[in-house]
Amino acid sequence: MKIGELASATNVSVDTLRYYEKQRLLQPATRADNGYRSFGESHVARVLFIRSAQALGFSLAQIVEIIPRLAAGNFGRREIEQQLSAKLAEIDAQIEKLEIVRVNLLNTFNALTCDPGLPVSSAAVTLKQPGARVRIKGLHAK
Amino acid sequence: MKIGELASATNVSVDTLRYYEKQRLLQPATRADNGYRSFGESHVARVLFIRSAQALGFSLAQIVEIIPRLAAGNFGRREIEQQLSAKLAEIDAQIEKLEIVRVNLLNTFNALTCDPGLPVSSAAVTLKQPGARVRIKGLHAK
DNA sequence: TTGAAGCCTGGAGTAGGCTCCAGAGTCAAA
DNA sequence: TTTGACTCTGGAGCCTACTCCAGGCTTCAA
Repeated sequence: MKIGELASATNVSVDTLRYYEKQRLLQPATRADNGYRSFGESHVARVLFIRSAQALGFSLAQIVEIIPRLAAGNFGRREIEQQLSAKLAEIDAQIEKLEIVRVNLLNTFNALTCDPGLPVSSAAVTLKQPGARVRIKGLHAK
Repeated sequence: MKIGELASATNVSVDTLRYYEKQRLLQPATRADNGYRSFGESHVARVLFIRSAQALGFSLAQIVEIIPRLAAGNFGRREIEQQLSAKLAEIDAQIEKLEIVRVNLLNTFNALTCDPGLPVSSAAVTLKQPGARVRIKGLHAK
């Protein structure tokens, strides 16, 4: 099938498919005499897998690394499980961060509505920190 | 104080401070004869406010809009409250999305570990879509 | 035959928040 | 006087995942 058909079959734009090929997520398809790419069913599966993995929070760079392991079948399953649980931990960390933001937001909001005399700036300044690290370039260093 | 001192006082890099000025988050400081920027205590407060607002999930573009309202004191408080609760809704939406990802990840993982014969690709393909409601940890007071 | 639709390539642009660089001037201590 | 830390400006680069464009070729239906 041609790239437009693959696009329809997977609900992924033609531009994006070409982008995936450039990023080595998609094997370069064989070419017809006219230079058009020619895809098969395996490409549909591959594209759907990419989208699924994205939906699971994996970046394209990570997916590029996962794919050859997939191709190896059962071999590499343990690594894939590891990747999944690592990603799970990542997601959990993100959620936790957002929960902190949420609490801070609520506190700021409450401080504001409960005490109409409070300057807004001071209401916002005292926040829970998620272990903030800030790098200052070259200052007093050396 | 010079820009390096403001950087130390706020734990924000010199480059970032100059960037903030360029973005109009920071009033352009007065200049000494040598062309060096000169900042006061109000600039420390402003930078801390910017960082707090960022920690609450506001983008710099949003903060730029908030600042003049702040300067107006109580005037605009209602808008600021609106901004805060809008942001709260946004954060909640983000959390919900991540929790869907989390559930999908868990399901994929479980499918994989419970059925070692299952091809990895098929384990990943059936996912909850972002319309679905998932309740975890009972965190959302809606 | 004509025109629209689809395909090709290479490359630029987008958002957000910095981060780094070159090249040059300034300042304070040794 | 020299050294090194600090400051200045303008501009480029980074990251991710696309998206769009120009300019040109191919295919297909009317």
